[in-house]
Amino acid sequence: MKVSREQVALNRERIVETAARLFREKGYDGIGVADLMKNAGLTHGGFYGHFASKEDLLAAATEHALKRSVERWQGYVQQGADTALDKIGAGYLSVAHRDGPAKGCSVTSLGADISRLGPKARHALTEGVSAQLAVLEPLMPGDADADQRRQAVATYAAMVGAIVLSRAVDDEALSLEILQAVHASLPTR
Amino acid sequence: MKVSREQVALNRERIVETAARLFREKGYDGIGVADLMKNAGLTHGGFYGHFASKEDLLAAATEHALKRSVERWQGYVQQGADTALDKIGAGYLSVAHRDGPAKGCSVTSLGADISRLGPKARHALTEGVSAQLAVLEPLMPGDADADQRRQAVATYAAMVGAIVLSRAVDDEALSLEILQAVHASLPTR
DNA sequence: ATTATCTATAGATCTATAGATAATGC
DNA sequence: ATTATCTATAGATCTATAGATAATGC
Repeated sequence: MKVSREQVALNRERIVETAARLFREKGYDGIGVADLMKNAGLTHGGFYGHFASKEDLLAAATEHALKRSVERWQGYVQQGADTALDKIGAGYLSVAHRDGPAKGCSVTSLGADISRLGPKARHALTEGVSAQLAVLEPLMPGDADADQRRQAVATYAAMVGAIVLSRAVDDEALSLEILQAVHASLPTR
Repeated sequence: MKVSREQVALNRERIVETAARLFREKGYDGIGVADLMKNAGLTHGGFYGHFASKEDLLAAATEHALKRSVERWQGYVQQGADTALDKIGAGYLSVAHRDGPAKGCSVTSLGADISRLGPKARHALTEGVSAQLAVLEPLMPGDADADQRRQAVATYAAMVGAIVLSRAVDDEALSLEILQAVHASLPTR
């Protein structure tokens, strides 16, 4: 049952994509290796040919997911720096993002899990967060670089907190209020 | 091995306090019922006389933990409304809070877990968040109630996001920068 | 007599590994 | 011949329950 090298690479990619989706949706402990592999169209035992451990897969999945998020934001910037921050804020603070953690920001769905896990996943998350901040920074108002940086960090934190809160509360009106309040507080230039 | 009614109440309280600490520290799936009961000085089987399920315990633990947090903030307000927001912000955005999730805000440590779990824990969290916002609201600058409310929500979200991010990154300088940037962005009056 | 807690265990997970299988690629 | 994936399983969890035990409280 050996497959071609090309297929091996595709299988690995498929495992990572599946994990990126299901870890964000169900949490790190919410899905097992056997179930992940089944969702990727493979069997349980085959997993350990691709990764040494479930934690290593989380690191790869986190890197993958955050890379995609950064690319989306960079796409907005390429469409025009003037409107990029609006698009980033509207997308991040949308009901679709709140209700679709499987495709959303890994920090909001897996941040707490990753805080408690090994160094690989934490490092992947850190690289992703740094890249997100690097996209936000030049979009911030103000002349001084230090001000822009501080605003970018504060803005990102507010957006992360808004999604965590809006998902956790069971009151739809409060949930929407949280998204709107943070949206209204975003900097404009 | 029956114990007095008084002792039953004390035992239950002890289970809740232990759970509030260990769930925040290790996550909902990071500690089992048997281990929780051992930490509370009881045996595994005794648990189901106090709670119908592990999820019900999470709801009780979340209610307990957030009640304590609200009381701390209310204490600051009683010491003087002028300095309360400073104290709340300095405490919440401290390295001690970042490094001590076991005693910290449940939203940052358990928010994502609770989003995926049953209605009881979500409701306990919602009540706690609403109470925290009610404390923050009158401390916000501005005359109009609506402005104060919006600022309170945005401020709380930024603080939540700051702790989630500062715990998840593996770069101490970035972690401190996040805490400081959000601290600097807090409203003053 | 009632009941809170205990010991013991059922039944269902989970991660990781061992060894078999069969197709690729030298 | 090599190796990616397969089946099968070891060993360690986990939540929840059953039934025994022994102290409280009517």
